[in-house]
Amino acid sequence: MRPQDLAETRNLPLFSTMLTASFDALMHSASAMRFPAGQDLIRQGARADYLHVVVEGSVELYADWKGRSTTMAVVQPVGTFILAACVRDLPYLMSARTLEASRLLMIPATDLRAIFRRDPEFAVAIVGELAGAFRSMARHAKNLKLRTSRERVAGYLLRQSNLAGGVDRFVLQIEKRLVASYLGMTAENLSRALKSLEKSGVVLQGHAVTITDLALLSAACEPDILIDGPDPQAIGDGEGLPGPALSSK
Amino acid sequence: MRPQDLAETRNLPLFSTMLTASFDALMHSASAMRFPAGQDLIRQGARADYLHVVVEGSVELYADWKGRSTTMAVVQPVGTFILAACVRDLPYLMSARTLEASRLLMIPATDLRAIFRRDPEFAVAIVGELAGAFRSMARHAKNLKLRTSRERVAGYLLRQSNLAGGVDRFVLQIEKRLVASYLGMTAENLSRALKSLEKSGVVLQGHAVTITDLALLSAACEPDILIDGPDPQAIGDGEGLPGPALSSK
DNA sequence: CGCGCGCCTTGACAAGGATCAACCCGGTAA
DNA sequence: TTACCGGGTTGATCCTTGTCAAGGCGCGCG
Repeated sequence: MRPQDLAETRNLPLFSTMLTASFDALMHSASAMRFPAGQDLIRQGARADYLHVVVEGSVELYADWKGRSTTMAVVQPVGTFILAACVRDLPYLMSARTLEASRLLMIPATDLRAIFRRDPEFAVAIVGELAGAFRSMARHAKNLKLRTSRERVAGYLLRQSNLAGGVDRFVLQIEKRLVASYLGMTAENLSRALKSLEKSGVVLQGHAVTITDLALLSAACEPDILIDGPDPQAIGDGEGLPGPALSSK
Repeated sequence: MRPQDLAETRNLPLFSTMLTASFDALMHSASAMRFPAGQDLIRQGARADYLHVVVEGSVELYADWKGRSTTMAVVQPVGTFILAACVRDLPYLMSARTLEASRLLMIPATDLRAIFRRDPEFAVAIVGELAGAFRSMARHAKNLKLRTSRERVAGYLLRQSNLAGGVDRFVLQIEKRLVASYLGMTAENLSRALKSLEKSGVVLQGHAVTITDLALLSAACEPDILIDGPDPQAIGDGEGLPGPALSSK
C-alpha cells in the first residue's frame, strides 16, 4: 500500500479517531486492491473473511434467490460492506460486484475483531458504521412496505435532488435498471412511473432530471426524513444509492 | 431493581461477558419496568434516550407513514430494540408497543455509550447484537423483494416449524393480522394464501397448523438460510416474529 | 342467555404491477 | 458505412394483490 494511500485512508471517518498504533496494526494486514468494472467481489453464503472499504468507485450489493435477483444497496466512498457478517463471523447475506473501476481496502476479519477489542475509539467508529447500515436497511424496508412504486420513484427523485444540494436539475448516475431493482420494481414499471411523474412537476431528458414544480412532486410522495433520510450529521452513510451529478447544461 | 432480577439480567447474553464493575455501573442507572399489553413505548421520530431490553413478554416494532402502518419486527426475550438510534444518538425510525404484559430494562443511552468505551467485552456484545439486528432487517428486505406473498407465507410456516424444533404441528402465537403486516400483505391476502397452501401439504384449524407434507410445502417456497435464517450459533436473535407453541393436541 | 365486538374469512371487483414482445436509439466494432 | 448490441421505452395482456362490503365465529360482558 502506497504512502499517500495510507495517509488518505487515515483520514477516513472510520479510521480518523483510532489510535495510531491500532491504525498501523490494521494497515499492516490490510491490502488495497483495484478492481475493474463488473468484477464479482463476494458471493452470498460465503464465509466472511475480509471487511471491505470502498475508497474509490462504487459497489453494488445484491441478493438472489431462485433465479430472481434484486439490488439491496450501492456502496460509495467511504462506506464499508459486509461489516455485520465480519463482526459475527457469519456467512454473507448479500453478493457484491463493482459497478465501475474501484479501489477497495480489505481488512482481515480476525484483525478487525482483535483491534476492535483493544481500541475503544475504533469500536465506536465501527459501531457507528454498523448502526448506520442498520438504519439504511430499515429505511429500505419501510420504503418498500409503506409506499407504492410511483411514490418510491418520486421519493427517489426528491432524495437525489437533496443529495445534490437541493438543486432542481441533476443527472442520474446509475443505470435505470439498477434504480428499478433497488426500488423493488421492474425496469418497465420504472419507465412508466417516470413518465407519469411528468404530470407532477418533473421533466426528463434521458438521464437528466429537472424538477419544475417541487411542491407538486412532493405531493406525489410526501418525503419523510424517517424513510428518505438523511440522518442528521450522519457519518458513514455510504449505503443506499449514489448521489446525482449536477447537470452540465 | 430487585436482587433476583439483577442476577437474572447478569446472565443475559448481552451482559454476561462484561466486567462486573461495568455491569454494576450500568444497572445503577438502569431501571426495570413493567408494562401492560398494548402500551405505547416509543414513537418514531423521537430522540433516543433509553436502550430497551425485553426481559419478559413481547414488543412490536412498527412504522407508519401517511396513514399506513406496517409491522417491522417483534422483539422477544432477550432482545433489545432501538440500539442503533441509541448508539448514534439519532431519532428512532420505528415505534414500539407491547403486545402482552412485559418486563423491560431501560438503560440511559448516555451511560450505554460511556460504558461501551470502557469495557471491550461489552462493546463486543453490543456490536454482536447490532449486527444481528442488521442481518434480521436485511433478511426482511430480501424476503419482501424476492418472494411473492404466497411464498412468504409458506416460508413463514416452515420457519415456525423449525423454531419449534422441526415439529409438524404447532400453534401460531400472534394474531394473523400482525403476521400479515409483518409479511407485507393485507389480512385478506394472508387468509387466501393460507387457504391455497392447503393444497401444498398444510392443514389449518384456527391458529393450529399441521404440516402434512413437508416436501410439498418446501416446494412452495424453497427455504433459504440466507433469507429465513437462523444464523448459526446466533446470539441475540431476538428480532423477527415469535416462535410457535407446540400444539396441545 | 344473547348481545356486541374483535378477528377472521369470503366474495366481487378494481388497481397495481409483472410479463412478453416489439421497437427505438445511441454507441461501438467490423 | 452498416450491422449489431444493450439499455430504454411502449403497448397489450395477465396475474397478483388491495379494496370494499358482507357475514361467520368465538368470547366476554351485561
